[in-house]
Formats: sequence, structure tokens, C-alpha cells
Amino acid sequence: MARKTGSKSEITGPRIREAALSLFAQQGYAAVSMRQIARAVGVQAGALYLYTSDKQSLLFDLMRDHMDGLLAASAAEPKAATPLDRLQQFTRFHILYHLERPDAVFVSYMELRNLNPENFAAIEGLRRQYEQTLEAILKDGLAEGVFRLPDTKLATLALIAMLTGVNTWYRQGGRLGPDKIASIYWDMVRKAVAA
Amino acid sequence: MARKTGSKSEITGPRIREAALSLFAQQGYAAVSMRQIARAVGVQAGALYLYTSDKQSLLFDLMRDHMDGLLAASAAEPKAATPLDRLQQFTRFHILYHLERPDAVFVSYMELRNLNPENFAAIEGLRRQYEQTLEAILKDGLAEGVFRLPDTKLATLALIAMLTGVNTWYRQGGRLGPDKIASIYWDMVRKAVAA
DNA sequence: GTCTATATGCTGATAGAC
DNA sequence: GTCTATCAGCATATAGAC
Repeated sequence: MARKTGSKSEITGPRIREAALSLFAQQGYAAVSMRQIARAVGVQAGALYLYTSDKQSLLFDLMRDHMDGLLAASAAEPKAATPLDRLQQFTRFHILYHLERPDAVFVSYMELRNLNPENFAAIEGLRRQYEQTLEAILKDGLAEGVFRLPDTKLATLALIAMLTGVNTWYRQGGRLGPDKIASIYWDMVRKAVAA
Repeated sequence: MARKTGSKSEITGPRIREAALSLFAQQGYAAVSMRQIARAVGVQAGALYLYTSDKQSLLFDLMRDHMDGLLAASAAEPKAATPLDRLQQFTRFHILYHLERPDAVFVSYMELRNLNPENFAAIEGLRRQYEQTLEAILKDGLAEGVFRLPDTKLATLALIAMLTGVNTWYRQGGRLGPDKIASIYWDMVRKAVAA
């Protein structure tokens, strides 16, 4: 193979991010030391700084990558025709996508206060962008008369909180699988916005 | 007055808990030092240990007090007659009670992973107890045929996540006051569980 | 690319003076 | 009841050898 002797840079970077994500999710950003992350990867602490400028950037990159991935995956969904179908698609997508990456979801919600102001604003912007995809569906359904909502903005936030809440109690191998959970939640979502 | 000279113990304890709650909510348990808490109260770090055995106990006491208060206030609510009225009462109570103490709610949700196993189990037990007050309402309504739910347990968790979510975006002086918000959420809750 | 060594400072908690 | 002083250890980040 053409790989140069001793060169591990192609995999060390991603492994640092994986280890950091897992540790941040388990113990929290402030409670995790750079030494812990280095130990999990199998390098010395000093080596981390070849891949990240500091601890704050490590956190920010994890959160931005998560939000970017969420937005890209959301945009890549096939476009359903009616507001009702689009809402069903959003509900299923949101639950399944979030259940597949619990650590990234957890860190992205819990560590917002550990971002510096600039980084916080960037993540908040991406989060609002995602919320607007749901709000657009609700507004369309409202205009067509298939939904009846007292307040579109509050309904958006209420539904997202409800759907993301699945991550707080879901455990693999539990009573219900992700597909079944998505169906049950869809039943409640559908009724909550019904005309 | 009969107060002894120099004795401030009657107020220092509560002030320590207030300062700790505020700082934990803003920066997170792991990121806050005992010296910071002491500074906020106006004493030296060593003096804190007259009122708490260690930092962990300080966190646990805050969370347990919050859950105890929540359960006591919930139990003290007047008992409505029908499942529908009880659900409406629960919805309003939950939103208003949580909006009044954002720091305690925030800490009680975000710092669970910083509790030691024993303390974690205690808080989890109280949380489940509170959830059961909602689940009992849903079960009664289901038995009477006024509600239709695909899954009582999931509906309980979904509704609580939705209601508690208000705390993540509510800001005083915003577009809507707590009463109006509670009304809007009640509309969605009512429909989500309707037969 | 990774290592060791190090600078500088903060951590939780305790002992003992007053 | 509060203070000062202190212990032993860990934090982030950098410098320079290999």
C-alpha cells in the first residue's frame, strides 16, 4: 500500500471527534478533560492539538456537524404532496434520525451554554433553520384548511419538543422499536393539529 | 431582638443554595467552582462546608427540593371531577409551575448525569412519581372512553416533554404570557388525546 | 505525527486561628 | 461562624526532542 510509515493522521482526527462526542455525552463538556479524550483515542494529550485548536472548537465542530447533517438529511427527503403527508414524513424522519445518533443529539441540546457567544449564535441559526422546515408545513396546512392551530410558532416548538423527547427515554431492545414509536407519535401529532 | 451577635447562619444556608442554583443553571454543575459560589454569597470557600458536606450534596439537595416541591404542589391542586378537566388542570399547573422556577427546572433536567448513582435513583423515583399523576389521568379517561390513545405510557412522556419544552424558549416580556401559553398548549393537548 | 516535559493556574476539601 | 493558609492533584495549552 502507498500509506506512509507511521502516518495515522487520516484516522486520528475522526477518532478524536468520536471519542469526544461519546465522553461529552456521558459526562458533560466541562467534566471531560483533554487527557481523557487523548486516553480514549490512545495518544498523548499534546497530540490532540494537531487536530483541534482548542477544546471549545472541538465542541463547536461536533455540534455544527450534527446540525449540518440534520439539515442535509432533512432536505434530501422526498417531497410529499400534501401538508398532511409532509407532516407525517417530518415526524417519522425526526424521530428516526434523532434515535440513530443519541450522543450528538444529547450534546447539541445540553452543551449550548458551553459555547462562546459567537459559536452559540451559529448553532442557534442552524436550529432555527430546521424549525422553519416544520413551521412551513404547518403554515401550508393551515392555509389549506386541513390543520387548525391556535399558534403556528408555538405548535412548531411544541411538536419538536415532543418528538425530540423520545431520545430521553428510548433504550435499544425496549418494548417498542423506532418504527412503532414513530407510528404512535404520528397518531398524536396528527390529531393535535387536526382541523 | 434576640439574635446573637455575628450569627448569620439563619440566612447563609439559603443564600448558598440560591447562588448555587443560579450558577449551576447558567454554567453547569461541573463548570462552577465552590469558590465561585462562595464569592456570590460573600463568604470564603471554607465557610460553605458548614452548610453542605460536599459539592455533590449541594446539587442533590437542590434537585430533591425541586421535585419535592413539585409533587407537593401537584398534590395540593383541587381535584377536578372528569378526566378531561383533570387533564386541563394538569396542563395548566405544569406549565405555570415550571415557568415560575426556570433555574430549578433546568438544573433538574440537565444535571442528572452529575448525580452519583444513589442520588440519581432517588431523583428518578420522584420524577416517575410525578409522571404517574399524568398517566393516571390518561388511563381513567381511556377507561371512560373520553380519550383515545395508542399507548398510555408514551402519551405521558410525549405530553410532559411537550409541556416542559415551554421552558426552553419562554422569555419574560415576550409575545405571550404564561396564561395564554397554557391555553394554547391545552388546545393541542386536548386534541392529541381526543377520542 | 507523536512524544515528554513543563508553565501557569485552578480544583475540592481540610486544619486551625480568631 | 468565618477566616486564612494549605494540601495534593488536575486543568489547558505549548515547546521542543525524535
